Amino acid sequence: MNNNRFAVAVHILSLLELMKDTRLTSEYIAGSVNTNAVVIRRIMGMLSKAGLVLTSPGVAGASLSRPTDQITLLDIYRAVQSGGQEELFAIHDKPNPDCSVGRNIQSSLENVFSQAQLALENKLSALTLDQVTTDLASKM
Amino acid sequence: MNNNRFAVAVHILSLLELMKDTRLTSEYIAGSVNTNAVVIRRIMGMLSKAGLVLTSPGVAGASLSRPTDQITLLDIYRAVQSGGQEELFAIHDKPNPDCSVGRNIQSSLENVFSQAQLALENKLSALTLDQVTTDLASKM
DNA sequence: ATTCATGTGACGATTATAGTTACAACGGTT
DNA sequence: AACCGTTGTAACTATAATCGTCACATGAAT
Repeated sequence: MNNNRFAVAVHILSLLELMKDTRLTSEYIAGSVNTNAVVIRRIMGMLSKAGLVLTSPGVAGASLSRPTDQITLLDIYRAVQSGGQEELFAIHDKPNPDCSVGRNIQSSLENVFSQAQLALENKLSALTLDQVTTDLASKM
Repeated sequence: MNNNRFAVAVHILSLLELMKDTRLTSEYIAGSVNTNAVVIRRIMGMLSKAGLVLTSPGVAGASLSRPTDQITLLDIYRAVQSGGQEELFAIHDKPNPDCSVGRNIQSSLENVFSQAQLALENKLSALTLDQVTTDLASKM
């Protein structure tokens, strides 16, 4: 994960929560994030498809689909993953099957990598959008 | 992290351990990984710079610098990170300082992101190369 | 000296991402 | 019904990271 979508997504959702009485346009959000409005709409589309926000075509003002303490960072993280990118760590394919290590390395790697990924995901699902917005609100 | 270097690095180190009585060339290792020898030498260079393996220019046969149970996956993970890439999750820079959310989002994100990263790193440092090589050995 | 291996620089191909332009479709307003 | 602002999305460009590859200088050993 070294794109900015995760961070921008949290930014968007925080704005929606903290300015829920205002109907924010993608243009306005783009101004806060400091990027192009289409970038916002693209990410908003992912959040919408994941069921985290509610939008209607043509009308400004998205809203969260549920309370901030029921939206975990794992929800957001997964929402902005492109194309079934389930795995945190890539494993090289086609190691040499004629080598005893090459033949078995993939399953051994998958074993440890999935443990690490699970630790990350457990933490991400224990962190909610509420923690971010509460933190932000305390600074305003 | 979606390059293969982490996986290949573990593969290399596993080979060095399980065939420690043989002097492996980068060409041989490349055959097991199924890639080019230069790719192996590049990654071996990172592992060497990180102090995980001992090599000598011009002579085949690298070796581990310490026992497998003292080489954690975090050691390896960090060794193959390119250019001071410390952070797991990127944060967009230059959010709008005139917006109360834009002004504070970075520190709020850093707060939660670093908690998640720490959870991952704790797990990675609890997993050692020994676990991988033991697992591999049991399949041979 | 010859030979083989490592370490590195350089280059091309591939891929992911971010930003941008353009535009169709939609809704609310008048 | 016509208009206008907005969303959703396709298309294109620029940029950056990565991998494979060639080339070659350097080191070590026979």
